[in-house]
Amino acid sequence: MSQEIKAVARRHLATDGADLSLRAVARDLDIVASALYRYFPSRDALLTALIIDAYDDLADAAGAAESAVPRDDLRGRWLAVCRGVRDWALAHPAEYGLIYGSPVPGYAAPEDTVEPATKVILLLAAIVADAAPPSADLPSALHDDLHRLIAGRGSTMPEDQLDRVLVAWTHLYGVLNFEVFGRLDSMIEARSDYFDHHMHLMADLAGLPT
Amino acid sequence: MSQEIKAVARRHLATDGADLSLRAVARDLDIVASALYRYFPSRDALLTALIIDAYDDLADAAGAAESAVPRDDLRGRWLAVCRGVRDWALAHPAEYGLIYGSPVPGYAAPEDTVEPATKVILLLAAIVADAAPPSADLPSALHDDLHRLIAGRGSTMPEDQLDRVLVAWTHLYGVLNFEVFGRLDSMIEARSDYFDHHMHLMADLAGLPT
DNA sequence: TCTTGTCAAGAACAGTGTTCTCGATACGCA
DNA sequence: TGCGTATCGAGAACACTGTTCTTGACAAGA
Repeated sequence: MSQEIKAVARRHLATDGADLSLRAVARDLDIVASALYRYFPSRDALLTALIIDAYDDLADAAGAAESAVPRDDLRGRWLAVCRGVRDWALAHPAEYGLIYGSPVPGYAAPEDTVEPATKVILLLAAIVADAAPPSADLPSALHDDLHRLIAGRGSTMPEDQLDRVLVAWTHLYGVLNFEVFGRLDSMIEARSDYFDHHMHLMADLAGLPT
Repeated sequence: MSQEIKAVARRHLATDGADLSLRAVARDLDIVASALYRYFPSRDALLTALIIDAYDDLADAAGAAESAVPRDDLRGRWLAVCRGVRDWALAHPAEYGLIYGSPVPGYAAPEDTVEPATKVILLLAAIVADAAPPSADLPSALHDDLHRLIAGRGSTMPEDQLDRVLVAWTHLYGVLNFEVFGRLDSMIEARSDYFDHHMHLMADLAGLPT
């Protein structure tokens, strides 16, 4: 039943936009609004559930796209992940907005949402780990942050490499925010080319062989 | 009076978050909600006015920061613009979210908002215009888009150069979205260093001398 | 003095999230 | 079989929201 509620809520997100109405969802289920509170303690809780699902769904899509590419084709895997994220985002713009847009007012993302949010980063990191690390001169405070992140995961990745992963990760969602939220609208027509071009640039920056 | 309404609305945005209540604004003005409709035909119209003001305010802040740097210090001007944008965003997170977050549901940005939105891009482009253009192999469809944009403004900037401006512009708001919306929270402590590092990288990409 | 325009108030409508009480149904156990 | 209990949904209520429309007060100009 919780699954059914989430499914209808997702449908409403897709059609009506990001302002999810509990009463509308309930109407579609031939249910009164208060009955929803048997399954979700509040509207925020329902949104949180949708957010977690979206993160997982997104990571799955990216992972599936990558797994179709030979493991030694590093740049191919890189592009597959990026395009997988983009395809998912364009196919589910409202859910994308939910997780990568401005936070919903009065809604504080609970702890459950941070782990699924990192999955795409890990995907990118795993690809870069097999390439030659670029050498950059990082500010020492930033170096410490990166070191802490790496140590916290028991990894052995060089700081410079994680740095480039974060740069690419930032850029990936930078492009997608602009595209999904319509800021490229009367500006760039060749959206796929634009996106690929940016992601190639990031692959270069991360030291992936061409 | 319209100015007063906007001022109170801005204050509400800053404290209560992005869900602006007309009735609450009216209460603060010792006015009944319907009286606001003398000055703004709808809630969306008020939001639009706030959005335009925010764009202008942001561009002014960035421009002011840049003008304090000698004009031949290209990288200095570049960093000044980027930091100016960041400082403004961190000082006005709700207004930043209004203009660079997910679009408000049911709200379509009117035509009036596209011109002020390009001001920061022009600031960056003016700096890069004085540097040596990098040469990239752009996809031809993207080349056409860039050519159209340049011709539409009567400019003579090489396509490769505008390309790098757009890359940097994308990255700038990519980093800021993550920082302002809290996605860096238990991840990067040295936010300023992190930001500067990213913007230096973009300056490199744009061919600015060190 | 009469008219016109500007402003705000107030009621009304349809919608929202949330809480509470109440009744119905079904399950396990003596 | 009968009883107690737990689960579920209905429905009313509360405090909100944006928006529209009517009404009335006030001031300026002819």
